[in-house]
This record gives sequence, C-alpha cells and structure tokens, in this order.
Amino acid sequence: MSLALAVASVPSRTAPHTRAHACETCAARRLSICGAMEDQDLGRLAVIRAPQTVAPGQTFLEEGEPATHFFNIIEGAVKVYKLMADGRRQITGFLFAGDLLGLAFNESYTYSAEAITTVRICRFARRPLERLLDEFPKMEKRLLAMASNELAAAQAQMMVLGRKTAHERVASFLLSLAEREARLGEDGQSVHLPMTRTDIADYLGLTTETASRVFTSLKKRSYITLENGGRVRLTDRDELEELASGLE
Amino acid sequence: MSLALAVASVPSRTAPHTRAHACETCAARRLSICGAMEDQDLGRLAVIRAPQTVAPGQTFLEEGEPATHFFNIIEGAVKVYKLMADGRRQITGFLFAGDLLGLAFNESYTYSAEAITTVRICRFARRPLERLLDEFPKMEKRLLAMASNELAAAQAQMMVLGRKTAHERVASFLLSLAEREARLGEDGQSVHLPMTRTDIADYLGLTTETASRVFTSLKKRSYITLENGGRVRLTDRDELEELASGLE
DNA sequence: CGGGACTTTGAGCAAATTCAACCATTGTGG
DNA sequence: CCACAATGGTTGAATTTGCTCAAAGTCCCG
Repeated sequence: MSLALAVASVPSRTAPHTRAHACETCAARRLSICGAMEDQDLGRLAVIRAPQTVAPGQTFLEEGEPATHFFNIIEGAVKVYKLMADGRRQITGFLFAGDLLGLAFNESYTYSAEAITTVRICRFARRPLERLLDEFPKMEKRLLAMASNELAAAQAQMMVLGRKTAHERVASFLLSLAEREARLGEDGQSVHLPMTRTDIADYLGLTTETASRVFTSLKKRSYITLENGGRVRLTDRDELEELASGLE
Repeated sequence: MSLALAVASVPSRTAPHTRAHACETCAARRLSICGAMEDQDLGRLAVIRAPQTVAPGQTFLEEGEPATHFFNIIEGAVKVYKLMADGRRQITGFLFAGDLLGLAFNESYTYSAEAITTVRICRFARRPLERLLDEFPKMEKRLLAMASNELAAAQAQMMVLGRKTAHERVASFLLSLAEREARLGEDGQSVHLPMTRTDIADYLGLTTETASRVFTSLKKRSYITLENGGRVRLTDRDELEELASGLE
C-alpha cells in the first residue's frame, strides 16, 4: 500500500526490496532519529537499513567487537550490559522501541546487548549512516538531543546506584518505567516488566534475592500489585514517589 | 601579541573587547569543541563567549535552573553533582580543562556544578552557540563525539557504582584519573587529586571514612604513595589494574 | 600560634549479601 | 497425559562489607 510511495522516493538505481515494514508506517519512527526526516526523504534511510528480528536471549552486539553498526529498536525489549572478568554484570540500560544502540564514536562497542523479548531492529552500517547524517543535519541534531537525554538518564542512574537504598532503587526503577510508558501514551498505572528479577538486580546494583525481597515488601505495603503477563500495577504512586526520593 | 590576529578575524561591526586569553592560544582549545574550528573562524566563537573566573567552592550552575548557558572549562577542576532532599549527594563527574558543561537539551540543568580549584571558564549563551553549531557542522560533530564519550564513561561508572567493592572503586578512580592525565601528555605516574576525600566518596558511592580507609590500605600495600600538593603516586600500577578489574 | 577544614582511626551496627533450600511455571519427551 | 527437567522466583539463616557515631590527629592559612 505505502510501498509505491516508498519506492518512488528511492533512487532509481537501487534494487527494490521487500521489507516487513516501511519506514513511513513504522511505529518507532517518531521516537527515534527517523522522525527527524521528512516523508519524501525516508527512502534515503530505507535503502541503508537492514531490518532484522532477534530471538529472546540472543546477544546481537558484543562488548569489544568493532563498532560497525548502529541499531534502532523497532519493537521489543533489550538489555545493555557490561561484564567483569569474574562474571559480575552491570546492566546499564533497558532499551525499548525507538531507542538507539551503538551510538559509539569509539572503535569498539563498550557494552553488549541481548534481546529480552523477541526484538525487531533496524541495523545501519556506520559509514553510510554517517554520510546521511552529513546530509540531514536535522537528524544529527536529533541524535545529539537523544545522546544528551541519555546522559541525563545515566547521571540519574548514578544517583540510584551510588546513594539509594534497595527499596529506593526499586521504587525509582518502577517509576521511571512508568514515566516512560506514560510518555508513550500508555495510562502509566500498570507497567510491563519483561525482564527477570536477576536483570532488575543487575541494573540496580543488587542481588536477585534482595530485589525479590523488596518486591515482596512493596506488595505487602500495597504500593504495588503483581499481575500476570509480567505486569506490575502501581497501586500507590504517591508512596512510591516518596520512597524513591528518600522522603520516608 | 596574538590580539591583532584575533581582532582581524572578528566581523568588523563587533566591538573590540579585551580578554584574558585569545582562543588561538587557549590551552583547552584542542581538547574541546573549539578545536573543531579553523583559525580563521575562531573569531566567530570569540564574540559569543564570556570568559570568567570562579573561586573555589563557588557553585556556578545549579540543578533546576533554566539551562541558558554552556560552559567550557579552560583551567581548573569542577565537580558536578546531584542532591537528594535529605542531603545525600552523588557526584556524577569531575571536570577539567576542555570539558563541557551544560550540554543539556532539557529546559533546566539536571545537576549542579561547583569549582574545586580556581576555575577559568568560557560561558556561551545557548542560542548563539546553537546558531554557530548550525554553521559549523564540524563543531557539532565534535560535540556529538564528546557526548558519546561521556556516555561511555557514564556506563563505566555505573559498573563501578553498581558492582565494585570499595577497594575496586578507589583503584578504578585513580586509574581513570591517571589515564586522563596520560592522554593529556603527563607522565601518568603521579596523579593530581584536587578534591577532598568526601568528594571522592560522593563520586564513588562510599562514605568519607571508607574512602579514607581504602587509601590507607592501598598505602600500606604500597600500591600508592601520598605526596604533598594533593598528588598521589601510583607506585604499583599493575596491582592497581588488577584490583580495579576485580582480579584479586 | 590558634582555629577551621579535612583526614584518619576505632568500635559497634545494620543493610544487603551469601549460601541454601524450596516453590511455581513451563515446556518436553516418554 | 504425566513425570521431570529447567528456569525463574521466594524465603530463611548466617555472614560480611561498608556505614554510623565518636574522637583524635593533621594541615593550612591567617
């Protein structure tokens, strides 16, 4: 349907190719750098992208490997992490639709990335994308803005890891997920938790046991309710906010 | 001396102004976004900058205030931090010559900044600088590269805060400072520590007492030697590296 | 030489970890 | 259809790392 439109904007020498979704109708478009492109230019992006699907548990980006590609997450949940030699793991972020991955101006990736759910991504080779960025300064600006937001989020996470108690960490985590869902137009009352307790613990600098204990404790206090499908209902948002900011 | 050169490159309608240092001879130039500008364009930068000096202990950027300016650190040491309501503090970074501050595409600053030593900074109003970035894509690229490096550093710090022991944290901290000095051409054997133990503790998610105990312990093991002038000699770099990476 | 800021050291304590066992859910092969 | 293995989650008891509280010690700098 919108294929004709897409093909029309692709330079004629480019071979036509089938794809699962066109950029025009991509749900992640407005969330990511692609949103900075006008409809008529989207074809330029389409020809350099490689859509692919990643199965749960699959690592599709490994720390230390040459940083040859950028990834744009279209759908699903991803964990990004660093490992120490003895196996200690720090998850530095959970990524969802619209998030970028591989934004490294280093030679190698400085982290690994693993799919939590089934994930659809758009893969871009670095060089072509960088050339495109030169042509579309708006997209580069968008990239800078996203990097800047990531940086602010990273600093907030440093506060969580360096200064907050276990309860405060979990409350902060749940609220930031809820905030994200709210930004995307969900109700924000119930939050999807596709990751395991161990993942959450590795994100919050805790052990699995402690993370589990805190969830139990928050349930007992009726701040949250665990629903099926890996969802958590934030039944007392105010108390969670207070807890997260250390006021009780 | 180089003043004439500077004035020559300034558009003629601009009022001449005296300044402490010209961009051309600025030691921080090559370290920062200014390094992305050609000599002949430096005047464009010079007219929108406001050089100023900040005394030790002075807070020159406050979390929550409207983000109206960027800052470029020319000389000295700065701590960047976030506070919780009850006074808990997380220092998210120590900044030195060449580092940028205020790279926030948010409305308000998300952190405060305080001078540790006497600090010389160049202050830029956001709007004019953003217009300049539009004209000089090289500078914007440089900014993006710097943001990307900051992001990688922030993720490394999450590993430190989330998963490393007190000893590993201090070792990692000393080594990253040494690495920085090495990049700038110092020998890297001895590291300048202009910040207090409390600052270090607030950066590493520890208490002052623990930070102090770890320093004592590293001294006893002869991994480090405290020299006067707030310098630390890394007497056993190998052991420190092993310690920092959790191998012992 | 005195005072303030910073640092070090000690003793007791507590939050979170470690180690261990058990429970729940799900998918698989006999 | 069910036993059972695998994965993830929960709970308990003992331990430990780093924190809290307290008191000296040191270093500047006026």
